[in-house]
Parts: sequence; C-alpha cells; structure tokens
Amino acid sequence: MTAASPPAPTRDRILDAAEILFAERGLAGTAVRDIASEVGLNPASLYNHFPSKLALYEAVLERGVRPLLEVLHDTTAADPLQDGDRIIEVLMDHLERTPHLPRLIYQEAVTGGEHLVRLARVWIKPLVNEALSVLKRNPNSGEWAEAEYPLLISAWLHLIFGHFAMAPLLSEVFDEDTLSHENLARQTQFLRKLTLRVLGVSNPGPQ
Amino acid sequence: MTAASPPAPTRDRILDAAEILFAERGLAGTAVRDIASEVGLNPASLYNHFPSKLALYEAVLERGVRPLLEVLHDTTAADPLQDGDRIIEVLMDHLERTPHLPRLIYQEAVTGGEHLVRLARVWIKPLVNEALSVLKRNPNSGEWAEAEYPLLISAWLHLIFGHFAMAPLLSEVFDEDTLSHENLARQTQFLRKLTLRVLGVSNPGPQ
Amino acid sequence: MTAASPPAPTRDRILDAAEILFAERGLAGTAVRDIASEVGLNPASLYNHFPSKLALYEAVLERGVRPLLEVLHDTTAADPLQDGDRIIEVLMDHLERTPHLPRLIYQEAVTGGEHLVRLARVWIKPLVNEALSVLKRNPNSGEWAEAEYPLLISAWLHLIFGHFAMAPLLSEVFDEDTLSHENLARQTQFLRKLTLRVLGVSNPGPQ
Amino acid sequence: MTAASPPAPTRDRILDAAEILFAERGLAGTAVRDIASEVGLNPASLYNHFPSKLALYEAVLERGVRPLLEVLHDTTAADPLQDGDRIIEVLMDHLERTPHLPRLIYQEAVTGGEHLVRLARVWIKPLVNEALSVLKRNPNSGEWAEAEYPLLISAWLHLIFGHFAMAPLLSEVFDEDTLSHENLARQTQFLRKLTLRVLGVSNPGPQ
DNA sequence: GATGAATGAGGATTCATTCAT
DNA sequence: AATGAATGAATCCTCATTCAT
Repeated sequence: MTAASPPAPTRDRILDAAEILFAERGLAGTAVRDIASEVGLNPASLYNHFPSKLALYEAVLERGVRPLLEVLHDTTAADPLQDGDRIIEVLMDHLERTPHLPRLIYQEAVTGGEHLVRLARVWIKPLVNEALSVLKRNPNSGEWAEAEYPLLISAWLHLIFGHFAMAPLLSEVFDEDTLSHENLARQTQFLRKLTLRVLGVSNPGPQ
Repeated sequence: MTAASPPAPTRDRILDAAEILFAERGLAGTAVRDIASEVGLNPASLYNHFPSKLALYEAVLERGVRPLLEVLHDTTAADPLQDGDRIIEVLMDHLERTPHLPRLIYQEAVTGGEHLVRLARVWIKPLVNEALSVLKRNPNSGEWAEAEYPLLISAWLHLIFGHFAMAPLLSEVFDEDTLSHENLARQTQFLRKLTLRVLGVSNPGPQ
Repeated sequence: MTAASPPAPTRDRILDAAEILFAERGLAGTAVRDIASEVGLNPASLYNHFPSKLALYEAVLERGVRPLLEVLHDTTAADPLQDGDRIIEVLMDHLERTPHLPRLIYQEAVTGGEHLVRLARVWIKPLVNEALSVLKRNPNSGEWAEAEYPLLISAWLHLIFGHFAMAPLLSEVFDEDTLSHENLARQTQFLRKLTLRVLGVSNPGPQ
Repeated sequence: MTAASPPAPTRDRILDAAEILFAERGLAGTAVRDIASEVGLNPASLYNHFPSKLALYEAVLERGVRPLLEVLHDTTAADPLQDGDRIIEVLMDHLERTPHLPRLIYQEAVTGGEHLVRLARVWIKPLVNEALSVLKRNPNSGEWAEAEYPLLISAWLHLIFGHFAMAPLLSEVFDEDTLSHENLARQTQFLRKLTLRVLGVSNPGPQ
C-alpha cells in the first residue's frame, strides 16, 4: 500500500503461490517443487518455513478461511436482524479479493478429505447455525417451513461460493471472465434480487 | 437385476471402481494401483483395458456425462415449453443413480483442466443455450431481464449439482446423509418450489 | 521363386521381422510385442513358434550365421589356394542378400553378450584358422610376418563386415545408400584391389 | 595422478560408470539402477545430476566424442600434409585411453538411432571432408581414383575403430586381450605399414 | 535462510510370459 | 495356431523430505 511496499516476506510468498496451486490442482496434484519454483526457491528452503507439505496446506486453508469467517461473524454481529442483503455484499466483496479460496474449499468439500471435518464442524457449522437463528428470527421468511431453512442456507452457499469456485467452467461456457469486477457486481445484484424474491419480502424497504 | 446377473465384464468393473476413486480423490490423488486393487486386479492387467490412467479417467468422464446429457436433451426435446419443473425431477432422479458424477465434474470444473474445455464447449454449452431459449420463450420469467438469464441458469446448476458435489461437506455440517433417498426427495421438492418462486409464476397451477 | 509363391509360413515371417528389429535395436531394445505386431500377430501367438524371446533371438542368429559360414567353407574348400579374391566376391554377394546379418553380428560383438562366445569359438574361430592356413600356404603374402597374419585377417573382416554393419552411419555421412547394388559392386572392386596391394602381389595374374 | 587426488565429483563418476555400461550393454540394455548402483548411489540421486537416462546417455556420448574430434582436428591442423601416419598414432593413443568410446559409437552406428544423424553430420562428416582434401593434395595416393577416396577413408575408419569396437569378439577369437598395450602398439605398427602400402608410397623412408 | 545432493517410498507403465478359450 | 486377459518383475522417473554446508 505504501509508495514502495517492501517485498513480501518469503513465508507469505510461499503461501501465496501455494494457495493458487492448491486451488488449481488440489493437494495431491500440487508438488512441493512446483510451489518452490513459483516462489523462486529451492524446495528444501521451503522446509525452513513450513514443517511439511501438509502443514503448508493447512496454513493456506487457515489463512484463507479465518478472515472469511471473521468478516461474516462481524457482519452478522453488527446487525443481527439483517435479511441477508448486507451479508451478500460483504461476502462477495471479500471473495473478490481472495478468489482462489472458494476453489480451495470446494476441492476439500468434494473430495471429503481429512480437513473437511474440521472445516465443517469448527468453521462452517457455527456459521450455519447463526444463519439459522437469523432466519428463525426473521418473519419475512415465513413462507418457508422451518424444516426448509437448512436447504435455504445450503442453496445460498451454493450460489455464492459456487460462482467463484466454478469460475473456470462458467467462464468457458459463457465466454467471458465471470470473475471480472463488472460481472461480480452483476452477480451481487442478482443474488440480492434473488434473495428478496425467495424470502418473499413484499416490500424490501430502504434498500 | 436378473436373478443371476452375469458378473460385470472387467472393463466395467474397472470403470466403476475408478469412478468412485476419482470422485473421491481426484485424478492426481488416485493411484492406478488402488483402482486395480479395488477390482481385485493386478495393476498391469488394467492396461489391457485402458491404455493409460488418463484414458481411463476420460472414459469414466465420458461414461458418466454422456447419459446425463442425453437424459437432459430428451427431456427438453419432449416438452420444450416446460418451466423447468419436469427437468428438475428428471435430473435429480438421474443423479441419484450416479451420485459420484457431479463430484467428478466439480473436480474438473474447479481445476480448470484440459477436459474442462471440452466438457464446457461440447457438452454444457449446448445445454445452456437450450435452457436460454426455453427461458426466452417463457413469458413467466418476465420479471427477469434477458441479461439475467445466464445468471439464472448458472444459479440453477449450482443448486442441483452443488447438492450432490458438496455432499461430503453438507453431510458433515448437517449431521445427516444429504444423499439419502429421503433427503433427495426433499431437495427436489425444495428446488421446484424455489424455481416457481424465482420465475415469479403467480399461479403455479396444479403442481 | 515360383510364379505364385505361397505365403511364407508364420515361423519364417516371425524370423524375418525379428531379424530386422534385432539388427536395428539389439536384443534388449526389441520388444516381443513389436516383433509380433510387425508380423500382425498377437504376442502370445509368437510363443506357439518359439519358446522364448531368447530362443527366437538365437534362431535368428543361427538362421543368418550358418549359411554364411557354409558359403565361406564351401568356397575355401573348393579352391584352397585362392588368394582371397574369389572369397571377397562370394562374401559380398551373400551379404548383399542378408544385409541385416552383419549388424546383428556387430551388436553381439560390441556388447560382448553371451552368444558371442559361441559365435566366436564355434563359428568364427575355425574360419579364421582356415584363413590363417591359406595365408601360410600362400607365398604371395611373404612381405608380412607370420605374426601379422591375424591382424591381416581382422582387418579384412573389419572391411567387409564393417561396410554392411556401419551402413546407417556411412550412408548418412556420404549422403548415399552405401548398400545399393551399385555401391556394393564398387566396394567389392575396391576390396579386391586393396587385397592385391596389401598382399603385395606383383602380378595378379588372370584375375 | 597426484599423491592424493580428490575424489571425482559425483557427476563424473556417474558419467564414468554410464560410459562403461552403455558401451557394454547399449542404451536399452542398461538400467538406470545399475549405473546408480555402480556409483554407489540411489537411482533417484542420479536425477539430481541428469534429467533423464537419455540426457545422461547423450552426455556420455558428448564427453567421449568431443575430445576425440578435437584431437583429430588439432593433428590435421598442425600438419596438413601428413600422410596419415601421424594421425594413426594420435588416434590409437587417444582411443587406448577411452577404449569404450568406439563401442559406444558402433552401437549408435549400427542402430541408426537419432543421435547418429548428429554424430554423422556434425562430427564425422567434417572430419571425413578434411581427410578427403588431405588425400587430394597428396600426390602419393595417385594410384587411387578420386572416386575411391571415400572408400579409402571408410576402410581406414573400419580398421581403427573396428579394432576397438570389436575387441570383445576379437579377444575371444584370438585368445588374447586385443586391447592390451602391447597389442595396441602392434596394431598401430600394422596400420602404419598397411597405410604406406595402400597409399602406394614407393619408399616409405625411415619408418 | 538458502541450497545441492541424497534417499526411501511410491507412481505410472512396460515387459516377457502364461493360460484358458 | 491364435487370442484376450492376467501377472510378477522390472523400468524410468517423481515425490516429500533430510542433511551437511
């Protein structure tokens, strides 16, 4: 950010490279050597910063997921009665700046790897519960049975994260960069509109 | 299915085992040896049926994706004016019988690998175009601008395929098998309801 | 030879293909599968004709070397006093019809394989001895010490067999097919002239 | 050679071992594992020094052939009018110190492999041309037609290189080590005498 | 911190060979 | 006599990791 930002410390450069490669190729598909070479480093040097490939992978996951959850938590904490509108914007904004993260999460989610359990229980479950309670407090969503709330939340996750995670496919299908700033703004608008409709708010109010 | 169904030919047993393992662990994460051992075969024998691991992977993909698209095509061809309701049912039914397939597709989609291009252009794109023209013919969807149709279709794909592909994560989060027959039926119902709401049909009719 | 020569029996077609491939790539460099495919046969079928790859190799060697030695023996037996002139012609003629053989022999000779010992002792040594006795009987070669006779014979072998065995290299260097009939005739002439000079025959006589 | 010569660097030890094994068994017949074990190294370690078996093979070829050609070039450059006498000595001396090289070259020459083309065009052809011009300048060789010069040169190559390359066979046939220092000296003498005779020098002078 | 060299385990694939059909 | 399928042993090579420098 400063005029002459100092070169990122090696540890961070490793995390950056690893995040991209893990997101693209998954854990098994990424060679330590490739990460190192991306950083301009000898593979052995990498072990001065992380004790193992797995530890690096977990650090990447941690570095990506923690701020995401904090952002979400902060948002819901600030205004517990919100109808999901604000959170969409915040989430989309955050993900725009870490576009690899959803792919990383999807890799884990699809393969059902070891970290998934922690990812699910420690990180995602609390969030889902929070969302559930928001829905329950919110009379707007009255047209949906309470048994359907989990499905609503799942759907909502699919829509937001899916847009990022599936970007390679979508960009190919629609012949445009679905992660461009313009398209992300459009997607945000779309999701807000969709949410309003789905939650059946007749008068969205000062939105 | 018959009383004494003959043992599946080796080639099919290989494809079956490979489909599961590839879906679980991805291409890079799956060892040929593991596939072979799952089939009760020497790794070398596998090469009597497929010239390489990659060729096997492609055969798995092909075998899974082709019938899926045919089902979709047949459905839309039979009743071009449908509002997506019937297609949801058909799709969910089909995927229930090949629950690994969406994971396979998501692996490819997230990775952005070589096969993705073909997957996207040859298989998915025509389908999306078909869906687009259905939407355009359908006055019900009038509350959505034509520019938003692609987003609607993407959203719809995320919801259907995401439910299957992310099953490992969702099952962990919601503490139940999200792919059980019961849950799939519920999800189908949910999607139909959602579709109706989203496409703004005032009088959904006898559905 | 007949107007409609019957198709060569499989066994011979295998030997033919093997001879070429072994000559080109050596024993280790030739896969049974390649020989079979050259014959248009399944590798397994090949084992109906030869008990093993090694046995096939030895059969190829035997089929090539035996007639060669017989020709040589017959020639020296017919006219023990000849000065090498006739034998050059006979040998070159024979090799022109089995041009792969010298390469096969060279592969063995260079690598010093197991068969080399038999090749050397059983086949080549008697011949060399015969040649030695011819030289000893021949007063023409008087300018060479008897200790040099083995060197003369070696040289002579190098010249004749080398021309065939090294054909790939020579053809590349001299930009022409050194095994063409024309070039072989020229080489034959050259060797006769060379022999005359080396053996120091003042008046070659009616040759 | 010094009192305490430092241990040869690993790379050179690999090249040494590879040279011997490749010469003995050819490229296809030599296992990377065998080279490594000869050096007392894990096969994987070998790949820290050479990117592939083929690259190692080419390095061996290069390391052997280049100095050979430099020696030849230097010799002919120093005394363009020489009659081949000096060059025989130089060549035999050099080959005595790298006795595996001719076998390596013969393997390639017989096989007609990929490297042969470069070997032939880049390395051997210039040398042959040089030899041709030497012959043309040399009135001694007047008894040979210019069209025969290439054959003379080929013959000469066969005699020198053949003696080394075919050593396993010749040693077996003549029951002695044809590469012993004594025998090489004898062969050198023989070749000089032969050259004089063949090139038709009437008075060989103080030889 | 960085690196070149080393390594055991494993990874895909090839190979010669066998056997039931 | 031919073949498809099976296999144990090798083959080349990659991988994550270690260690001395």
